[in-house]
Amino acid sequence: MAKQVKIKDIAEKAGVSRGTVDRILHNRGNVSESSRKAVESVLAENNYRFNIHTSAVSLKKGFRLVISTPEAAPGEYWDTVGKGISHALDEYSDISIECTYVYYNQFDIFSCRKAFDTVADSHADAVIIGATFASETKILCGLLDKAGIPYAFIDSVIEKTNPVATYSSDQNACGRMIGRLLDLFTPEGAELAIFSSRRIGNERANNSMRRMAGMKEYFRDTGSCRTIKESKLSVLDPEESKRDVIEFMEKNPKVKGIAVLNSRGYIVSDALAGVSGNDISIVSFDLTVNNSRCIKNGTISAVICQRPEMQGFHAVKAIIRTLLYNPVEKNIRHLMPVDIIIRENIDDYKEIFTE
Amino acid sequence: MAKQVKIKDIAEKAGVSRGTVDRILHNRGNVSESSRKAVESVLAENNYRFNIHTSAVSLKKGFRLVISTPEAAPGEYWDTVGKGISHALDEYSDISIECTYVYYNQFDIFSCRKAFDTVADSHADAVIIGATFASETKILCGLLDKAGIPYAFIDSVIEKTNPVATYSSDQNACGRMIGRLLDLFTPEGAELAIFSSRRIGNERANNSMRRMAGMKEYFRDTGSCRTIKESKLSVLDPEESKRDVIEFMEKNPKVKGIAVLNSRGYIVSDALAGVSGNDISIVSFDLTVNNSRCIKNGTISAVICQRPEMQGFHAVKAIIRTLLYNPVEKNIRHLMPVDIIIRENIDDYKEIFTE
DNA sequence: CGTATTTTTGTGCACGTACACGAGAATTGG
DNA sequence: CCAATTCTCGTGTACGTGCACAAAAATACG
Repeated sequence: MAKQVKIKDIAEKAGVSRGTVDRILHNRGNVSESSRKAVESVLAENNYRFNIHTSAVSLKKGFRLVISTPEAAPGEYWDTVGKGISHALDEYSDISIECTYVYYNQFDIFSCRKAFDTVADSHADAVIIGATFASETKILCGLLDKAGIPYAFIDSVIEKTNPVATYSSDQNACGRMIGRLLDLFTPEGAELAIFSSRRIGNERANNSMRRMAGMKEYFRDTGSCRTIKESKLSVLDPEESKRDVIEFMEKNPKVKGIAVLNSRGYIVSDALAGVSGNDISIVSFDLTVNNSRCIKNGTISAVICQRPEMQGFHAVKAIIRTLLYNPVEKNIRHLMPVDIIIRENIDDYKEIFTE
Repeated sequence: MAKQVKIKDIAEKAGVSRGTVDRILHNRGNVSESSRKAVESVLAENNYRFNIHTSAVSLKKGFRLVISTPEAAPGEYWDTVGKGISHALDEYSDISIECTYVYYNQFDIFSCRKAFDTVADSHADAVIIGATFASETKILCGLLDKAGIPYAFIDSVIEKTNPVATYSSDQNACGRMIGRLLDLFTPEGAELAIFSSRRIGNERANNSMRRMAGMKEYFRDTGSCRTIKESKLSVLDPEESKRDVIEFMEKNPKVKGIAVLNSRGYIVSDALAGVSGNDISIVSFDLTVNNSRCIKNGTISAVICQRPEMQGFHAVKAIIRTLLYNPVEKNIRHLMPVDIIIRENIDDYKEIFTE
């Protein structure tokens, strides 16, 4: 194994001092064109790599990291994302990172605006965004771009922005999966239903819509002729949702499989708990505590899961890499694997393996 | 966020020097009883944590890591484990680790003995073992224990050993899953078959046997009365296997679902490729390149996967933590999540997310 | 008690990088 | 052409730990 090239080596080969190489590596400016060329050519043929340990050791300044996501109700999606974030911060506990959370209500665009204003004014060194409202996010990112503050996205891709990295899943594939699963879980010819969020100006419905498209795509491509009904769930009032579900099922007794395109599968499950002779298969999203309970007692057949902890974890790592070593990466879209969780494998998804 | 306690702080509080604290932390001996007590009490109430970066920086001595697993055919299980290992070594590229691979033939106990002799004589600082032969492994571990060399297991748990950590999956759960999946994939009442390795004194069949037990457990617990036939596959000669498969299916035309309890699902799939009117569902293990191909062309319905890269990755990390900080962990069994991979989600399992 | 030996303890240096500071070179303006 | 200013560059120090080495203390032995 060849010995690592160090800054001193680069400096010597280029006939300059350590300081100059350092300035170039971190493009701090104040370097003459001739030195820059000399160093860059040496750099080009020597594949220098920062030593993460010594970098971290010498780093005096602490970083201010701001994380803005929808409110993280315990055991729900964003809470799990947060666990991945904490885990990453823990892994980098030797770098001093001051972390601020700015939550907003994902169904209230005004709360989002307020939160993003706070973020913009926070003088952060880096930002991680769990985006739902596309237009608000674009505005925030414009400000961050102007200020040269790096940011990363979790859970959704927002077009026309310049994040360091984006961690999300292929929602269309998720939709196709939910189609496939319901196809398996229900008897041939049974009717199916799709429950999605009743949107309240919430553009995260974006994800929901992609999922819906994917699901329909699945049934179109496989040519299996299923009747698919659609209905909406209130995201705010669980009781209202339950009534909606029961009413819907009374009207549509032939429906034997339900795709819940958000994480509210447990609400549907709970609503149907009282119904006698329940032979309805439910597939939903996200391994929340409630969904986990329903998987275990068999009232939800499967849950599709997008590795939220891993998304949070890697977003932090990407941000820290950027903070330490400048423009290492730029706008890379990472698609997380999409896991199928059923009663038989749920237990081993408990331990958090972020990496 | 409270400021980290440093060795110097501990030393001052205990009224000794940095060197003494250092000796205690790394139990290098040569410390008086009084100093030890003083330091340990300070340590107890101050929750000191090593700074991984400075530790790594000051570490002069390079480590010799020996990794012994079954031969890693490209694209197969152990090859993927190896990718996780490389990934981890890459992540720790700033610590000088000299890594030696000692492969053995997992169907040849003599080759295993020879390999383990090499390992025992290698004067390694740490060892990672992909164990298949239980008794040989136990002997090797005895030697390592005596020499005070830490080791970790990948893929299987070997009783009566003292590894730093074990990374594996719940094989019984895997079996139950394969049962559930075949239950879903095949029409009610269809016969099923289990194909496992024809054992050649190979105790890794251990995993296979657990899977078999789990599968039977599933059908017993659900009370679904299925006829399940059993057959063996030669692990060495693919052509022989194919003939076996074809012969078996001719004799058992009612079998509509096949559980392949090792990673050779693609062989069964290929064998049945020529058979007309093929409506047989195959479920197998491990996302090897061959199985991946069959998933994509639809000849294998699902593959059950145990995150091999992650196992390799975490095994290395655990070992390195131990090398840096002595007895951080001891004999922790980590159960990896068990993923279900079907045509709809296979694409996103390609990018390696080890963490 | 004095010297030799062993045990215990303290100190200094290296690791590779980030960054501050000041010296020297280049440029500008009169 | 000289002074003032700006730009460029090199050097020194700190970061916290591991480890080597020497000093000091304790113990052994004649």
